Amino acid sequence: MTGWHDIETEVLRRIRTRDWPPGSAIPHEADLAREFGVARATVNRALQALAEAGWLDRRRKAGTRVAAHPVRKAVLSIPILRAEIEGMGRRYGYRLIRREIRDTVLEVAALHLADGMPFAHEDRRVNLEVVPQIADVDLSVESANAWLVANAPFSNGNFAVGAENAKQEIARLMGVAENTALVVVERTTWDGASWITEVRLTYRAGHLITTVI
Amino acid sequence: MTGWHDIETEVLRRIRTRDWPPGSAIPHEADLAREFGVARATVNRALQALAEAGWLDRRRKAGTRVAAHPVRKAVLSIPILRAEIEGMGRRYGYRLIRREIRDTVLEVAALHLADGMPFAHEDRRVNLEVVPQIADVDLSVESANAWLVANAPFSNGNFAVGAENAKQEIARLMGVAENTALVVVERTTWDGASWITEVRLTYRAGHLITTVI
DNA sequence: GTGATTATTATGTCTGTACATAATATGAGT
DNA sequence: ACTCATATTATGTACAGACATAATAATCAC
Repeated sequence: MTGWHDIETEVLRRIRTRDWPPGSAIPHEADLAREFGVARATVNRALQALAEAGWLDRRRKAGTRVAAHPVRKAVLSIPILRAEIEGMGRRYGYRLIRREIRDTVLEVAALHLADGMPFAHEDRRVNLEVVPQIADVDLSVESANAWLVANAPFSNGNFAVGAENAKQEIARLMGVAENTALVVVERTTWDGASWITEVRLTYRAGHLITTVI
Repeated sequence: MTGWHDIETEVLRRIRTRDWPPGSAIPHEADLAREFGVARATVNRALQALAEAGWLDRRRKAGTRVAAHPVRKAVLSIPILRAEIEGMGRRYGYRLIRREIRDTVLEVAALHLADGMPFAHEDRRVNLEVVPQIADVDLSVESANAWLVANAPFSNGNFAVGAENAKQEIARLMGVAENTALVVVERTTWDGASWITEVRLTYRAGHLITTVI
């Protein structure tokens, strides 16, 4: 009846109700284990989960405290275009706008469509020194993203979210007025020391990302 | 020498190198435990972490598969204004713009400053039926956010990121041209069935949020 | 064949014990 | 007081064994 998820929930409740206010120390694992009538490992699992989510700060010997700034991390769902569009029950579409090879870089511009309407604009660069095979792929059929996901190994990446005024060309493609504020997501992917691809996704949506904390 | 973090790293490496491509099934826990020479619980801990991060999909009896869309979730650092600004080594400042009580709602507008320059604009509503005490707080000294973090219990919340063209008043306060694209973060906090506060934070920054995946 | 029942399997989780590790507290010696 | 070594403590993690649970596969009855 008492699993570690239950303990996680109960501890989170105490944090949220301010029974254990931000900055305060909470009882140590052995005490909580006694209180809940479980093994210490069970309490440990719950507290680790809360620490990873940013609710708790834990240090050996020093003990566990409620984080001073309660929500510092949240699990964010990054919209993957096709999955996001189909998840809304709409038909996904893809249109290649431009494909060009300059030096050892493949440059691609494309539109992602929802029910035939522009949903996001993609501006991508791919490093042909790392994935030369993509030069032979027909990108009007398969999106560069889909091909890379299925074929390109990578070691790490990062992303950033920002806002930008719609420039003339993008405004035309996206079907919005020039200078409209758009959400921009930039992602870069690496394999070891060399970059694989850089993407700029420009969304028409007013609200891009939501999550429950 | 072989802890669950090591196993997590190794499994992630195999996913990233496409030894285990997206959509494919990976060996079950008992096999991996044998391969790595550890107990099944250790493998389990590693795979659970990867599943929580969105790299793996796990189902009882069906087994574990590499997620088809590799990065669906990421841990996001939600910028807490004061912490973010001071973390950049800049001086944090706060200026109350407007404070008004309408019916049972406290409305607050404020500016958050970095080294004296406008950094973010805050537009907030607080439910006085839930936290009436905030009506007596001098919000020109302590920000509503700081007071609520320290004093208001809550049960859950959500947030959304979007973009918006700067309207006249905000453009003036933030020191940007009208219609400049700004990043907007909206957050709502609840305690059970009643909302506590709604915030709209408007950032001048081109890039608001970054994380490593 | 088809539908309902039963077996099997992989993950989910708990327990108790044990030891590792990091950080703090204590105390000895100067 | 100050420094350095030592003890203490809370978290981190491992292990083996056990049982729970969910989903699939196999089997049986009709």
